[in-house]
Amino acid sequence: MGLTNSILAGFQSKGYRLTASRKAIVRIFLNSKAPLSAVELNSRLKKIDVIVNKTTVYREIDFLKSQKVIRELPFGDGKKRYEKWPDNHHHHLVCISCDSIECIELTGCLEKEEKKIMKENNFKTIKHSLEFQGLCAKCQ
Amino acid sequence: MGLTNSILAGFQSKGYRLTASRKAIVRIFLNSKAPLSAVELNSRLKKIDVIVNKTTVYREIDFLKSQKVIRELPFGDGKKRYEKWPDNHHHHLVCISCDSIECIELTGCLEKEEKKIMKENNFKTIKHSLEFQGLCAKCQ
DNA sequence: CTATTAATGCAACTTACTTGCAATTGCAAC
DNA sequence: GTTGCAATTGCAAGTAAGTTGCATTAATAG
Repeated sequence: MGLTNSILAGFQSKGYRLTASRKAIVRIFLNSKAPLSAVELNSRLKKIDVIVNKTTVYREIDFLKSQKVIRELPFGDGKKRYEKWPDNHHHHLVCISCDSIECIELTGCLEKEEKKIMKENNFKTIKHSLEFQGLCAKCQ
Repeated sequence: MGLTNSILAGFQSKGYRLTASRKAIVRIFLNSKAPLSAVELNSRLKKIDVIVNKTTVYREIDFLKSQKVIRELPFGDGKKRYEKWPDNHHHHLVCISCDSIECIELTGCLEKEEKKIMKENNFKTIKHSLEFQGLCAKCQ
């Protein structure tokens, strides 16, 4: 049983229903390498002939977020973007020219730094975001 | 001559005009410790009885951005926020409960990491953002 | 098959931001 | 001080992302 199916089975066991849009959206997020905005998700659904109202798309995103299947990423363009909940914490290279997004991993130095800062500032971190904006190989 | 005035004098020498709203907005950004959204800026203007149309606020933000007096920060809440162009690069602690923002500085480990990543990915960075979201001392 | 209630669609609304255009105004030259 | 140019502004209307209330539909348990 694939990851998509095991997530869907988990939903069902909790009393949530397996609708066509839910199945399609989970599958899209799990197979997408790049983070998706609500609008991008909607157009991917159209491509595979799953016609869903935008309200449903937003509600499904909220649902998947609450179920920790996806997480929200903070980019600076006024659009919220989401990606499948990462097993490994990582960050992004966002090309300001072609909008492409690559995932990268960092070494441990940031975590140390983070702990220190949190202690000094008496701040309890829920999440952090580190995103690089610039030009990808193609666009330089 | 203060920083605000020298910036304003610079505008004038380039043929831009010193209007009441421009003067007030530059002063607000230079004196604000926390980054401001367009809406927040507008309400600060109201407080000091400088009544400006929101269109003007957005246009002035664009202008100050193009003049590198302020820069845009990437937060994930659907609102663009701006702060005075920083002499020293720094990052932010954003409280998800009360929306307060604190500025922090990091040690050099991130820069090293950044150079490595850029080389490996053949990516040319324009800027990076590192923001921590969580709960401030008051809100815990 | 039926009942329950999760999920959906629709329309109207909100918020952040933008655009076109006519009116205003800073300021430099006279 | 008056004049003229173009930078700046306000207004109204528009766009795009996201939200809400409510009536309807449909997935699933019994």
